Amino acid sequence: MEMEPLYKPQGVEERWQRTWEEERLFHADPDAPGETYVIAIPPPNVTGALHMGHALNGSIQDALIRWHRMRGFNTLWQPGFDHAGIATQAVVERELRKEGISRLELGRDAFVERVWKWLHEYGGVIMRQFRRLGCSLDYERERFTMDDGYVRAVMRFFVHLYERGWLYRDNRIVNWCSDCRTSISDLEVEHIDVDDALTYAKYPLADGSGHLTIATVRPATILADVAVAVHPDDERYAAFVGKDVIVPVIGRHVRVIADERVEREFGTGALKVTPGHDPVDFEIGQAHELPTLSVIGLDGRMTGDIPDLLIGLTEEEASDYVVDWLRQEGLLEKRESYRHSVGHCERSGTRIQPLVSLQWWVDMKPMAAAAIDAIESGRVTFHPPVQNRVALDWLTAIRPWNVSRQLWWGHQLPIWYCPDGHVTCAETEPDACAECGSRDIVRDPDVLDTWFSSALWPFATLGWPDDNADLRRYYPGDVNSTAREIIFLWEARMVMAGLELMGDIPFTDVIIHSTILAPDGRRMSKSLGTGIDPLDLIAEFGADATRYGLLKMSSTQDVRFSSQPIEEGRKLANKLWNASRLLLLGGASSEIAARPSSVEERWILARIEATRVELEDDLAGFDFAHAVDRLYHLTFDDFCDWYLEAIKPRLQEPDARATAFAALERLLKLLHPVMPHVTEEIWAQFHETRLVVSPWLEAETWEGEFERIENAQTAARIYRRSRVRIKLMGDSARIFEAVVRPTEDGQGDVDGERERVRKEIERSERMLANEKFIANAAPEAVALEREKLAQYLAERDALG
RNA sequence: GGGCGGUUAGCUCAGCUGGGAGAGCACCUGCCUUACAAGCAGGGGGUCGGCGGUUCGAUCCCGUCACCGCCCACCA
Repeated sequence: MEMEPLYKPQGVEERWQRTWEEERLFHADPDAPGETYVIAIPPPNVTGALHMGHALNGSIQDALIRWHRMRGFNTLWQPGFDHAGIATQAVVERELRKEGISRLELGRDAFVERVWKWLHEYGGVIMRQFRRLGCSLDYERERFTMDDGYVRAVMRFFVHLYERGWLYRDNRIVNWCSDCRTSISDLEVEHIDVDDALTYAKYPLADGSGHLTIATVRPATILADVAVAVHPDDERYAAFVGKDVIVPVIGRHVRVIADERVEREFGTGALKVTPGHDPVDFEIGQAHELPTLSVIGLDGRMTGDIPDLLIGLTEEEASDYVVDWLRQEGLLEKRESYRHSVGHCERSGTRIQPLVSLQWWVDMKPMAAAAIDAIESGRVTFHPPVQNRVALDWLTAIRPWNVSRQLWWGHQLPIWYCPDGHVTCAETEPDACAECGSRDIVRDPDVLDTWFSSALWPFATLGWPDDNADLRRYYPGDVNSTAREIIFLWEARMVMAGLELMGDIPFTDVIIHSTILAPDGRRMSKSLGTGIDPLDLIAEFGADATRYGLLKMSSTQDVRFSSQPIEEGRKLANKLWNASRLLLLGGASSEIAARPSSVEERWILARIEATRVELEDDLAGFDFAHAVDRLYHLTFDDFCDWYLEAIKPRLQEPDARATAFAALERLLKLLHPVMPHVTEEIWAQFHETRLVVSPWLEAETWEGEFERIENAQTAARIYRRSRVRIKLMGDSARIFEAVVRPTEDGQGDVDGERERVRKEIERSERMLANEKFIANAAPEAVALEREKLAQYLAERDALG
């Protein structure tokens, strides 16, 4: 094959992706030997497309998987999709609206059918994009959370929790999204600062002896007030407790009660109690056995036992009405602007409507306790370690999980009701009510929170609840990698579900990777228009360069995106390509064997070996940014600039060639987990086998002469250039002397060097003259400083 | 409101347990022009956010302030 001077990844990368897959090199065989190494990909939304987070995480996971595959592990990287209940339903509903059809018109069965049709047509494109990135997922094992087998797993989990007594149905306040028309969990609520008006309203005492003023940001909910509460120790209101006040607009008489949940400093210190539309008020209402009234419906519009002219208004319109009414009646004390944090639906951006509704809940406490133990004992470790604390804090304060959703797309609850109100919970549809035997049973229409099924991902993808070879071989897995915001939604729940259902943790390590921000520091998001499409980067720079660049940006800190590291990756691929060209110009070596006969040959082999050790440390510690930096310098500085330049004149000698190819082979192996395509392409120039499944480097010892060669490296360059800038390192005085000899044209800046050395000597002598330093510093520190001074002095003498 | 993280060269970021401030890119200079639409060699550029403190010695430890960001959160 002709090797062009400029490496062009386009075409090469796609070809290798196809070849690897056709040759089934990514396929995990449970009967094959080797210790297992398993990563389950965070299942992307089936409707989604590759974004920067996917690309970064894919690069991380693939580097780990490829590295372990080469090390001889029986590796499985499990692919698949999440059905993404709310998101997918919203996408298809939007399609329908374009056709002028509503979901309700279509009916449930037809709608679900429609979703499947849509998915078959447009869903799952992201897996093609993961292929383009070079991800070595076992694509034959693609799973979907709505697969028949997976559905059985979800049903089993639900019934299991029900039988454990941890699953219950209750009328409680929920986060209602009037746009999505469903309840959502606390984790799906985003708190955003909002500018509101705080309305101070007078509630007249029923006995006419005065009034009491409350403050509210939601005047419309006054209509659902069932009490006014004050703090039991608040002397200002002690005389009011037990009396009745009249609720404005509707004239209801309600009691003034005392409750510790009231904050005395806020507003007037008197709280209107609206159990139907506020979480705190709901609790107060429960404690005082107050009724729960609702005046805002599921559609966000006014409803219930209120004046007719308010029915159907939006909350805002109703609030205006109430405020006007108060003003006219002289009951409006004042209004002031007020900024506070308000829950919004993460998906639709709609302001959350807290309302009381009958939902299914999971008591998470028992499972959380097991997960806490797993993390505290170190059986599961988050990286970076600070995230262990984050996970533990959440688990410790865990609250009941609202798992029912008022949607059609998802796993319908395996719950049936009979006319007598008995509940039957079963994995498959029962013939009759378990309690009374009635055959007149109706299934609960709700579906489960998407994350309920995601929690089972590490083992449901392997076939659970069935027992099989895959499950036995590949569970538990090893690593899971994801973004910060998924820690509670997914990671913690996988640990809990794994411990509960499988009796073991799903993985030992959780990588929480950085967030790549837009260049201006804002989040990358479609709606902000700040997103950068990884596929565009791949098209421009190649998948290898993109992977390299993303890993370079994968520090534990969030990082602003820059194409510069990706450009660097492109340069690295090109450099590697051309270094290989140099060797291959005379054809492949008939022999590939490390037979070093010179200092620089031993040196590069030793450098590669040293880098292998350091690189393994980096990868094992999930420090990918340092890993790729190391590879860059090994390739550029050591392999190309020094070693290849040094042996160039001898490249026709068989021994030198054999050694050079052996060194190149090693270099390609080290680079392969990060840049799989270009390395495989070069490898193919002198191998019949595949690099992707070739064995990783074994430990080897080369009689290195590190210091001498590295000094010589510097010295030789300087000598070539007739310059005098050199640092004295180790025992290389002879080389140093050779180098500082002034050159014929006198270009060397000997004076500058003298000045630099003089300053260092001054600093060093000052330190060593400091009695306190000698007395207090560690003996090694003092010894080190003495050594340095000796070197500086030697340099000064050499400079004359 | 609580917690966590950040502030280092023009840009994006490294700097492990305190002891001579680094990388890549950008910029400048020189060399080379048959491995490298480039490469090589070298250079300039930083009161390491501010102020205190601990220490013989602080980018690193402590306190405090400022700004930026993230997570959590039932003060209406």
